[in-house]
Amino acid sequence: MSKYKDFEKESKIIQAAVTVISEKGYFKASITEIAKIAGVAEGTIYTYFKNKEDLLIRSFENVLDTILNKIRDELLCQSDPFSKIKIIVTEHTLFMEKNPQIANFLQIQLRQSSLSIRQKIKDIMKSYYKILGEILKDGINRGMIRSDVDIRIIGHMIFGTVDLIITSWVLSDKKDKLSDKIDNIYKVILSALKS
Amino acid sequence: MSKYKDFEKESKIIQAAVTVISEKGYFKASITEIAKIAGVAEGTIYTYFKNKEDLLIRSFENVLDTILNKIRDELLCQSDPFSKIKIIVTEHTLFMEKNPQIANFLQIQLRQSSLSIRQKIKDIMKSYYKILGEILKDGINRGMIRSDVDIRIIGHMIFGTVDLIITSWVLSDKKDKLSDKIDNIYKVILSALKS
Amino acid sequence: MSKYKDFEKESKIIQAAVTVISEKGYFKASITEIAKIAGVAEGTIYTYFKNKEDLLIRSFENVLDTILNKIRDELLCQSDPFSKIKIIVTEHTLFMEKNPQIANFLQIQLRQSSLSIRQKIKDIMKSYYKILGEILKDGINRGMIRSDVDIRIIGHMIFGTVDLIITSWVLSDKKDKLSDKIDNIYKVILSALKS
Amino acid sequence: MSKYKDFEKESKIIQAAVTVISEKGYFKASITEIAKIAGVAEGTIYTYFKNKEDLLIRSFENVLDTILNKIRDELLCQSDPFSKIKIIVTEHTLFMEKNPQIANFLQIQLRQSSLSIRQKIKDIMKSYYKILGEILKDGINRGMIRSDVDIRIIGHMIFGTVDLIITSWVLSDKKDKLSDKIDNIYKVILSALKS
DNA sequence: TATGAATGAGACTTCATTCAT
DNA sequence: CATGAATGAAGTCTCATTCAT
Repeated sequence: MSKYKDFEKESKIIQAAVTVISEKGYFKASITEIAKIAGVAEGTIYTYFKNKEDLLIRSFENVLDTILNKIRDELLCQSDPFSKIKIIVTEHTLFMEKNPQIANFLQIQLRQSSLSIRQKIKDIMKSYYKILGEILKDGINRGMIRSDVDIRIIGHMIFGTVDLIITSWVLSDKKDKLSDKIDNIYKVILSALKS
Repeated sequence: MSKYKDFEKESKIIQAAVTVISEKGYFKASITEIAKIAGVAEGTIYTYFKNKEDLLIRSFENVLDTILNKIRDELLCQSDPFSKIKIIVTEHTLFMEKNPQIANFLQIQLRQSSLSIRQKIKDIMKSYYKILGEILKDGINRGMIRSDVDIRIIGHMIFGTVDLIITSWVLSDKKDKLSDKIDNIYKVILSALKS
Repeated sequence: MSKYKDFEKESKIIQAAVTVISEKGYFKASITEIAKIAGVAEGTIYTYFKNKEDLLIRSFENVLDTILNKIRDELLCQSDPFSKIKIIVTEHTLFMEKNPQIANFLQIQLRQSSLSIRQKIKDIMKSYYKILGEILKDGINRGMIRSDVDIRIIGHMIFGTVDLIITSWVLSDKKDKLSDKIDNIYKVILSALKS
Repeated sequence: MSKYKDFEKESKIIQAAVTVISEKGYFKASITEIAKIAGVAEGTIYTYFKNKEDLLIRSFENVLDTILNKIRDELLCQSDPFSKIKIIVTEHTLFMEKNPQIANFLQIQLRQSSLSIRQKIKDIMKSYYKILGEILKDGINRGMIRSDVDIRIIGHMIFGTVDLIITSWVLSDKKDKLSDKIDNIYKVILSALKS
């Protein structure tokens, strides 16, 4: 093993954290179990992360980055604001369907943390809202999206609808196919923001 | 002791639970502190509630009942589906603005519980969706609300939008006036469900 | 067992703490072992003491009180300042000889604590210096004790000499009889403070 | 690497140990921090020292050597026992005043170690008592120092008085000038040992 | 029914020491 | 010799729950 910090090991720990937290919830997920799943000693976790809170935050950053990078890639091929929003809704939803464990982590468990963590998560979420905001601004400038309502409320509406449907799907044991709902979600959102 | 007194004590405990959980979060709210605030001994809590989880569930039922009763009262004076939805949005939002502590409990702390608790919460939430569902069904029958989209998705959209805006308000330290946003929220929702 | 805090149990814990700390030293004395010796559960210690530091402080107060009460009792029968100082030297030394475990606790282990604890110990020690100071002041007023040197330096000299000889005795495995040295100690001290 | 460089590294580690232990205390001083301050890797410390305890002992030896060498140098110019004792009191006190960090190390932190360490410290301290003992013996032979009291008790009295006053000064945040007290200390000691 | 002292499992975290590089 | 990532035992402390009174 190299004597320099091993990014593969860090990644293993994050994966284990996402797995265990998804199953047990943040407060019930123990460092002991995360270490066992990651295949490292308990102490090793503290070589890579300051404490349990830091592990949670960095796990979240890691997961969100994965989603956003995928979305950004797909957006490059689109220029129409409505198409771009459809991409976001579609990719966001498909990602969750393909990664139900991460969906549980993001939709349920992450919200089981302390206020200080939630605030940090809110900061990290700004990347998401930034992408959305730019698309909406462009749509308003091009006269395609209504300008009579605060852009942030529209952003919240889009994210809130998608988020709640995913949460609901996670809580319902993922019985339905989530991807089947994409068209409906998009249709509703579209009606709400057209000018 | 009389049965009357028992209910009063139970109620005191629930109020204390809501208060403490709002401030500290579910996992950090200790039975010891809830007992102290309620003015009873720790052991007494276990006379009225099976365990900490049971106390949380019954506290949530209690709070949701209060909100729904208020909404039901107001709905009696309305017959138009759109007006009814406006009542729901308005009352829901106003209640949170008037009771920021309970808002914190519902929007943030309640979500810091275990999966089993969240499932139970979902069950209790059905009362809310039932009210919403009946209004929507009536609207569809009267040709006022679009019928091309699953009624549950519309329900989620309405609740999701309101819920997210309240959550966002709670997390932002309640700086803005929440009630100022009601008209905008209603406007967006209306566009989305009109036929 | 009574449902009110049990002072016998508190006393048992203090005794166990003195025993274990004497043997292992403050930092190596574990709460687990103290609890085992005291015959209580680990958690019980935290019913009576805020934390490990608090347990140490209150153990020290307890031991010092025992010594000072004994000294105060004996002092009542004396009026001459020199006789009083002899009483202090004698009782202090005899107590340590009779309680070698406590001697070790006071002379060695107590000093293995954090700066904050040492500061608190210094405060508690003021009771000791107060008794000494009053005797010296009286002796100066009566012209029996030299007035050309700061009274606190004389106090330190008396306590320092006694203290160091006891410490030395503790560290030397208590081979000599400590009480045999009392006369010599007193003689030296007397020469130093006579006017 | 040359042997010269080894001694420099060993010296750096000892200096770092004294610094860190002075600030944090023995049990709270971590090998990690000592290594960082010394500018070496943690593992390197174990090339030069058997373990943490060994590092402490050898740091103490090092510091005491520095003091004693200084005292021995100054003693060469004196032949009178009283003058020699004055030199010891003066140099000991001045050294501490000039090196408050080392004073803290010797007076406070060193005493926060285990019994086994304290025993070794006692052995090393014999060098100090040896110097003192020879002066006192000479004084007794020349009829200048009282012969009715055990020489070791006088030695303890001298060291104990100086030691306690320094400890007291260290604990009082070094507000007063320590050197101002030298004359008083010497005066008290002298009265006690004159024949 | 009400009490609250007692419990003890289990949580997070630290850190001296090792050993492969 | 030097390195520093990895280890894992051990530590302190919390807290939901129980049960004798």
